[in-house]
Amino acid sequence: MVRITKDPEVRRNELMDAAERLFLEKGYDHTSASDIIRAVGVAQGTFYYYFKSKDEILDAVIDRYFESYAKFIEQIADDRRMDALQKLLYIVETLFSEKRGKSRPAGHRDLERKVSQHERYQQHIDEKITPIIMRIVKQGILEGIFDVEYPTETTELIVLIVEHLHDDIRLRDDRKRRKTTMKVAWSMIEKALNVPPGSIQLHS
Amino acid sequence: MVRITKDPEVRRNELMDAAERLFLEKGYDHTSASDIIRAVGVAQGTFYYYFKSKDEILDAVIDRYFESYAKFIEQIADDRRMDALQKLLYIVETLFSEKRGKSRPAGHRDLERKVSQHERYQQHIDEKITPIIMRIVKQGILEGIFDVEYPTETTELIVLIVEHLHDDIRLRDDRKRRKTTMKVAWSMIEKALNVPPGSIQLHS
Amino acid sequence: MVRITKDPEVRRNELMDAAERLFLEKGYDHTSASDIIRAVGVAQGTFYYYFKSKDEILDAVIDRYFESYAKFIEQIADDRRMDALQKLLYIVETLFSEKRGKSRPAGHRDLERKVSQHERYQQHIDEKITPIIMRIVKQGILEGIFDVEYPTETTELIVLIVEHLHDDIRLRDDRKRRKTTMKVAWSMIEKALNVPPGSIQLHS
Amino acid sequence: MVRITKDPEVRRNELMDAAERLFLEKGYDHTSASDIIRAVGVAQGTFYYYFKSKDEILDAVIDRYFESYAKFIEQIADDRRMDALQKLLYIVETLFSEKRGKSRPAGHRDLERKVSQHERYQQHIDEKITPIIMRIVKQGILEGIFDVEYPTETTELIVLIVEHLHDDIRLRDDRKRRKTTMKVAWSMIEKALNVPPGSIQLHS
DNA sequence: TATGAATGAGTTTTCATTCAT
DNA sequence: AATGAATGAAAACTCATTCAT
Repeated sequence: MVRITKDPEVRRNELMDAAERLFLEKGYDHTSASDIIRAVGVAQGTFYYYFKSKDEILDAVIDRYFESYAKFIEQIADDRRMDALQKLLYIVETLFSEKRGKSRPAGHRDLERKVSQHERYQQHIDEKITPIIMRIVKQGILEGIFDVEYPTETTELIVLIVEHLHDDIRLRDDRKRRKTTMKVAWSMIEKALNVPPGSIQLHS
Repeated sequence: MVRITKDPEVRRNELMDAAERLFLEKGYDHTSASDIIRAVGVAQGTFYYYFKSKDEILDAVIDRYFESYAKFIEQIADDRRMDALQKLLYIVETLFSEKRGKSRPAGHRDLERKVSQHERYQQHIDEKITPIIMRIVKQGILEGIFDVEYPTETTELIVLIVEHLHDDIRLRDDRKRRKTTMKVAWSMIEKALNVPPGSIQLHS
Repeated sequence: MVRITKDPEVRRNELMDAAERLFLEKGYDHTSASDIIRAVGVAQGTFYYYFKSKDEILDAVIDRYFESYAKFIEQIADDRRMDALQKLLYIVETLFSEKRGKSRPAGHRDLERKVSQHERYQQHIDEKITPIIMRIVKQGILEGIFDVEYPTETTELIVLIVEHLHDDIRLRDDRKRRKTTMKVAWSMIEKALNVPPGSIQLHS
Repeated sequence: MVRITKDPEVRRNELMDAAERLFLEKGYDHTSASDIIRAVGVAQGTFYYYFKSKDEILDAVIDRYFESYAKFIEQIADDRRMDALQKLLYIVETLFSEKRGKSRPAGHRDLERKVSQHERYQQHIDEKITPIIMRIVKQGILEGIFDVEYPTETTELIVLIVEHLHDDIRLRDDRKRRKTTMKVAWSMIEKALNVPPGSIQLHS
């Protein structure tokens, strides 16, 4: 009725925000375009003005997420003040912590799960996230901190653990369990990298 | 037209087989009741004679799967001829191997993924699979083979790794990579259990 | 609400009848599936139970029409009691007459026009109608009644005239004009076939 | 963004050109206002600044076409250097020829067909084209070249043949067939006008 | 004159489920 | 036990048109 015009960039993001939230809450298949539309409070046509289909907004949401996720990890990888071990620990602790600001993107593996679009999601992990972690692992090897026979597979396993724990554990654990789980997980990572145990302290 | 009567149990299983296959292929949400019906070649009504809803057949499929999965792991856990380490290795190797007979159930984490019913699935893992593995881990501790500070969390992590690798890796890896990945993963498990490395040999 | 089950053949034809009528009245594009559904008084799903799409029911309607049209012309072509000229005249007069029973199918070039599916329609004419007329023309040549240099093209032209007049004229002419037009058209056909003029009488 | 201002007349014609092309290609109903807008590269609003509705631009396109068509035929009708038979032959040959410059308007019966606006189109034929041909026929009668009992109906039939052949034949015929068809058609027209056969030669 | 974001009613289509036989 | 025609609510998507700038 009342026509509210906004900067297209803003509108587009409003729609993606609502879509992201709903996809995570109810899953992609159980979220209708109308749900998103209602949430934003625009007309049916407005949605399709910005996105050709429901599928397209999902793509956009996943892309946007990985862009910010990769950026976050990249910043750490590029940080001169930390050595490789510190970097990994920082990433792990951040992804495991409950409070995440915008700079610490929320776990979207839920999204993947609800979205039944695993391929696309895994591709992003493989192409955008794993290579950055690999850089850190290789840095650690060069620095002489890590001693790894199969860097590729080890990196992939670390990413796997972190990614899955990141979401899985959080779903079912209370805080104490989470802390213990993280301790154990971190210990596994240390051992995988052949780091002398206790060479770094978990915070809190 | 032609009315074909079968043993109800047979019919029921035919429907579940078709449903399982289709859910794995296309996902639960993208499989329609009619798809299942068409695959089996019965009438619409027949489906609803056996299952109250599409949801119910999913439950039945998951239950049936976990029943056979748990049974398989249980047999190993109960096997007197292996020690705890051998049991774990046997389970890991079986789940990672390509050829699985009926006694070696196929990975259904795909199903979970496509089914967007993670909760139900995870619950089965937590309630049926993890406890059995836990028994093995505790057996190992008693046998003095394992040295674990947090058995619960460690077991959960092992299950997590095995479960996810089981599917994830298989999707994207060639054989050689798979073998290396398994080697690395097994090595992580050994270290998590504080087993002296090389105390057991990976087959092949 | 009240569920009325009918012989599928009957239902299917009910839907096609309504579709045919509406397509002719308002045109294909201005007829919605819901219009057809409402006209028949069934549920939305019933339509799609019988036809996969609006496009498919159009196909079915055109096919059905041409089947009956071709059958009608074929009967005449096969009639032993008439010579070639009588047959042509009979066809022309029938198609031009206002009252047509079921054996004298109504002009559907309107449909084509409204349907913007000329290709499909023309194909039916070319493949089903023209060959039958061609048979009659050739019969006439053998009988020595017709004298035609280019039978193929002449037949096509006759079909063209008859087909178009059939619908075009009817739309805008009053009865007297129609009669005169038919007289003139028939005279053109006679001349095209080099029939001595007046060798046969137009009725009424 | 960049605002390009043009002579309104130019803009208007750009829009009509695009509309005409698209209507002929895909049909009126399957051409969206946005298609036209995109083709020209203007904003949504610009279209509606020039035309109140999609319907109105169709009217404009048809009118523009018939204006040029009628003008072309009128010039021939007014030409003092040809007798009536020459004029008709010239028109027929032009409409049948493949290459047409701007002075030889393209067949728009396709348009009608795709536009499902037969009434409007036929009205233009009846009001603008048929009368001019009628003038030529009457001229021929006065000149003593034609001998026609029912000039009105005969003229209408000639127009009908020419109009339909013009498009129909062209769609499906190869060149040789087209030539033969034209020969046969012209022969029918000659006979309809009772012109002694061979009193004029077809070119090429 | 021109822009382009926004509208919203309408359309096609899907599909889990029911029910008379 | 089994059939399959029928249901209807809801979903995805389209598009002519408007309007604030």
